[in-house]
Amino acid sequence: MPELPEVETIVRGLRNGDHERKLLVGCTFTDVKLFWERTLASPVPQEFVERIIGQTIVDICRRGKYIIFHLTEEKLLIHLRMSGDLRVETIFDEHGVVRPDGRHDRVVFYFEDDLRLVFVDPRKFGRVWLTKMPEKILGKLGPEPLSPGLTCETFFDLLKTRRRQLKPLLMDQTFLAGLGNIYTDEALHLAKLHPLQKADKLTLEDVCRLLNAIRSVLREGIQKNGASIDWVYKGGSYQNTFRVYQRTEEPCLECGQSIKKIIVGQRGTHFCPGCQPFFS
DNA sequence: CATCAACCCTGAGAGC
DNA sequence: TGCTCTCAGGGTTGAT
Repeated sequence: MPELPEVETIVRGLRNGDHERKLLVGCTFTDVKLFWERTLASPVPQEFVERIIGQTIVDICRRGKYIIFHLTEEKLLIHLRMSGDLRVETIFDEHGVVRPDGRHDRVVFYFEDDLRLVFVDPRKFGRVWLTKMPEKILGKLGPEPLSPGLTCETFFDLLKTRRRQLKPLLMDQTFLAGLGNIYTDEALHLAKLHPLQKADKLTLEDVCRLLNAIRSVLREGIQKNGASIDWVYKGGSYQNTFRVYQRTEEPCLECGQSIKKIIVGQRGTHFCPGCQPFFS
């Protein structure tokens, strides 16, 4: 389940072209093969293909969990959702044979110079947009947690007007962009805050601790190339550092108490009752 | 504004 | 071995 660190890792890989020194930046789309139509959020398939062919990739960035391909005429947005991933490869293998399509390949973007970008997505939740107005989608997102512009004070102001529980609020992408289930649980534990705590009950000190914790787990996640769980996303090692996530009934590394799992906002939520007391 | 549930999907793991 | 069942999870949508 790619969250901010996993998406950031993928974007860095795409930008740096660690695939046989072939760079996507500068490549021009020559064709698109579509195996699962619903992967295209907009426009409709025919228009999508007609419009993207001939455009060149200028840059590749991230906003929240969205991957943004800056093209010459418009933007290509990709959201990996639960199980999406991107694969860059040559079209032909070392024997000069066209590589076979993978079972979970949903969209394949072809470029000149024997290169293709494959959107893989076993669970088919991922979505792709081609748009001239990316702000219509990205504009709804909350601030970037790692942006220096987000201070403890501004974060405190954002939280103090909300009466929601911390966990669902932090996972709300319109409130803060990039956190998912894993990093939210990890950040709340590091900040010693209960997932059911109401946002407006936090003191400025609590909020500073929370923001620092969020940044800490995200930075560590990025540094470890993200977390690999569920057979989906590969290559990361942050899963070896989990403090609470998927450690139900195991001892807390801080206090030794047994980690509990509850359901909050339809999401499995892991926390330590000892380190993260609820207060009112 | 907050909460909740359904929906979209498939692979994995459990139970039989 | 192979079947059926349940679960996980991000985000959207609609109801309360």
